[in-house]
Parts: sequence; structure tokens; C-alpha cells
Amino acid sequence: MSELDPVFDAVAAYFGVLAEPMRLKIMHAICQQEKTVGSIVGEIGATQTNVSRHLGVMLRSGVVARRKEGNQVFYRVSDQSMVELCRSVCTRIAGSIDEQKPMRRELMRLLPESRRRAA
Amino acid sequence: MSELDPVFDAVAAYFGVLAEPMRLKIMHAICQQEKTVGSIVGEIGATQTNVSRHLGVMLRSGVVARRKEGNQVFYRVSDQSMVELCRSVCTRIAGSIDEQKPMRRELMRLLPESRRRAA
DNA sequence: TGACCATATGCGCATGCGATCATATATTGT
DNA sequence: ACAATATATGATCGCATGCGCATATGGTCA
Repeated sequence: MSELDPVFDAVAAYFGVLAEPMRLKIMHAICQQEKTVGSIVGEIGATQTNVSRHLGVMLRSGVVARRKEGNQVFYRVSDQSMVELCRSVCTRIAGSIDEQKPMRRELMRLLPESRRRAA
Repeated sequence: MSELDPVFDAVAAYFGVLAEPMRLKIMHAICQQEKTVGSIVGEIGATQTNVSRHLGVMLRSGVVARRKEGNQVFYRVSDQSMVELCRSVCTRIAGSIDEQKPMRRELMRLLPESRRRAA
């Protein structure tokens, strides 16, 4: 209806990149320094296929950038504001978890059981 | 693996609330003043069922709050930091769209004061 | 060349989620 | 009591997406 719709779509897509635990893990792994796919895989304990797929999503949405060096590919965060966004939310939510505030429980309700990980 | 996993899950769920265009529309509709479900429906041109469902999601994740008054239910944003998040992202994303097409006045509601200008 | 490594991708499966219809529930007014 | 209005919810459909297996692609080295 509105001509604002493309904006909402774009913003939703932007948040959608951050709406996956695995992608947040990857962000966490490379937000300080660039790393190869293999080292990311080793660090977060996921399959190479899955990490590569998520990196592809993040690459196409402009969140990360690639650099090939011989056999390997280094990924780094290219959108620093994305990291700031994560940091502020992580800080707030991690604090909520420590205080066992209701917000965390409600948020967990939104996360399907199959995608939760043991505490 | 890590004890940070629950945090990533919670943060992903948090971003997931914002990762839907329809929910952003609703946020946009009520971020300044509380509104009834019916008026939200009329404003964004969606079905009553759909708006009610999304409001339910936002309610359970603590983003909005309800207030019943007679026959109707007023919803308002209860997590102001969520609005701030939207604004900061809208600033970046709408800004890039802005380079081609001037921003519309209605978008200002979700945009920070600093970016506002006459339509 | 061929063997070996690192990364990407086609395929299929399972699941999550948004949208819709019909209906339920709650409240108001006659 | 009944009808009308406002909101919520169960059932369902279709689509998108995360995941893993197997394999392709591209690079290095003997």
C-alpha cells in the first residue's frame, strides 16, 4: 500500500540477518579480527557447510566482506554498525539473563526448541 | 558449547521480532501513541487477524503492552530501546534509499529528529 | 599430471512462520 | 435475553529457511 513498504522490507531484512543464533556466533567470532572459514568452523563447532552458507547470506547482505588468500578465504565484518547493534542488545539481554528478568523467558518462548542450545 | 549460547539465542529472538515488515509497520503505527487494534488495522491496511497475531507475538516478547478499555484494546510500545534500534537502522537504510528518492513525511515517525526535514 | 586441501553449492528433508478462513470470546447496547 | 462490535484463536495452507550429505569448484604442492 504505502511507498514506505520497501523501507520496512529492507529494515526487516537487515534485522533478519541478526535473527539467527548461528550468524550471531559467526559475528562474535570475527568481530575483532578476520578469520578463515575453517577457523570459524573450529571455533563455533558447526559444520563447514552451514558456516559457509551463513557467511554467504551475510556477504550478500553486506555485513561481511571476503578476502581470498591462497587456499583459504578470510571473512571480516564490513558493517561496523551491525556490531555495535549486536553489542548493545547483547549487553542488555545478557544482563537480563543474569537478573532472570521475565524478558528473557518471553524471548526464549519465541525461539523454537529445535534451535535452542543447552545452557 | 559456550555459555554464551543462551545469549545468542535470546538476542536472535529479539532481532527476530523486528525481522518482519508487518511488525515494523505496527511499531511505526504505535511508536508515538497507543492505538486500538482496529485503528492499526485501518492504518496499515492489513487484516484484523494478522495484526492481532503480530501484536500477540510482540506482546509475548515484551515489546508492546496492552490496555483494555471497554470493547477495545489499546497497544503501546513498552520497550523504548526497540524503537531506538529501529530508528538507528532506519536512519542508515532509509538514508541510502533517500539518495534516489526523497524520504516521505510518514517515515519520520520512526526516524530520529536529527534526520527530519520538510517534505 | 594427480593427490590433497579449503570453500562453495545442488539437493532433499524437516520445520518454522506468515497469511487466511472460520469461529470463539468478551464487551456494549437495545 | 439478543444482536452488534471488537479482539483473539484454532485449523490449515504455502512458502521460506536452516540443516546435512554428497559433490563441485578452485587452489596448492609433489
